[in-house]
Amino acid sequence: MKAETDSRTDTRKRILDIAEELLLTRGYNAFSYQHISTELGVRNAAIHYHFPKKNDLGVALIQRYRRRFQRFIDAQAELSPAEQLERYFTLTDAYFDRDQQICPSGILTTEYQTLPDDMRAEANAFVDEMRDWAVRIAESGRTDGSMRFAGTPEAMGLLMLAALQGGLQLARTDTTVLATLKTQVKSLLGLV
Amino acid sequence: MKAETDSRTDTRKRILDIAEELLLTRGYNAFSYQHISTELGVRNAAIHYHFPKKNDLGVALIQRYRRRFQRFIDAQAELSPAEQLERYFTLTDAYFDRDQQICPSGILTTEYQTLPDDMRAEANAFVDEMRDWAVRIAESGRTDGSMRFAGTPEAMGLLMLAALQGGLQLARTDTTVLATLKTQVKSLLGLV
DNA sequence: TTGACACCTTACTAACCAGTAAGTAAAGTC
DNA sequence: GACTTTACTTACTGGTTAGTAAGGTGTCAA
Repeated sequence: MKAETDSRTDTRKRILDIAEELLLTRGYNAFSYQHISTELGVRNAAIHYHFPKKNDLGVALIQRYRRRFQRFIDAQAELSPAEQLERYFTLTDAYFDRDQQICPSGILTTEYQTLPDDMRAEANAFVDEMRDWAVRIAESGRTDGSMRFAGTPEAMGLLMLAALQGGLQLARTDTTVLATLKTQVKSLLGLV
Repeated sequence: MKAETDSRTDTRKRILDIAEELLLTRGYNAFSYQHISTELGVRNAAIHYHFPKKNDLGVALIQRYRRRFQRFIDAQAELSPAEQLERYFTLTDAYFDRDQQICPSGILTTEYQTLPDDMRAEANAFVDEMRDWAVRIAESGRTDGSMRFAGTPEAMGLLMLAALQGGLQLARTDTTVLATLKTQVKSLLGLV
């Protein structure tokens, strides 16, 4: 039964994996079903069988991403704010180390104007969730006294999100960017 | 002679203007020569006459941008660091108000992996110039005592650049983002 | 007045794109 | 053993892409 489920969803999952890699390196407009099918060793129409339209694939990608991010948050609910932030930095590094990928929210908001409506809606929800999470770190860090910073937690959380999103992009032109940004964010939070 | 120069460069300039609008709203991969030619009321090949390859147009766009940014910097060399920062905020707002455009460095670094080599080189130079400028503001602000912040001016300048780049993108999902970010950056610089 | 040049046009190519229709082989179901 | 479903394949369509070749027209200088 397990093997049955595996084989039933295997191709679909591999399509999503390859599409995700392509999305985070090349962007939504710069990858095609051909890229996926050749990489996967199947014909073009096989991809259309699993995801009839390209935006079906796009929406599925973001939804999977949102679920994964939710699990990422839940898994560290017990950690201190500083440790949660550190985990987020580790996640950010992992993106970059994997073929200089960038944050999904960065891709989606940059290509926003060209995305179909259903993908925009998913993108909005995803950005909201990431932002809420960043704000919660700043909030709880200030509450427990481990973080000290100027401005409101809402603004500080948003700034951290925006800086890391931009930072991952800028890191493609200079690999030292991320390390500098991480240190600076910690400085601004009074963590160093 | 002035009219002669005008007519000689008019179409070329209009192509660049339309292409710039398209680049900053849709991205490099999501606009075509067709978009430009229909907007301009000419045939496709007319664009190829002025810019034989698409990357010729791309390179010209970034080079024009670099020159403009240099003039922007030079024009306010005499202003205080805080006023220079304010001008940059104004510039950022102007992008967003114009069809929710985003920062050129945001487009170029997001699509970086799909750009031809000559465009990448120009993008690198452009990012360096923007970064240097942001760092100089932080440096001179600390030196003259008008700004007080944690960390080095290099890191603080980079953080401001990254945050505003990411912020312009995020603003597409929530129009209040930019105002919040501007306030927060000023808070972090001790300007409020 | 002639020739050169700038600035376009028409007409085209080859490649790629998303998407569809119809067929097929294998596996599971009744 | 017949039927259905799953997961593909082949073969195709219509549209878009960057890019080219060749021709036309007006301007300007000698």
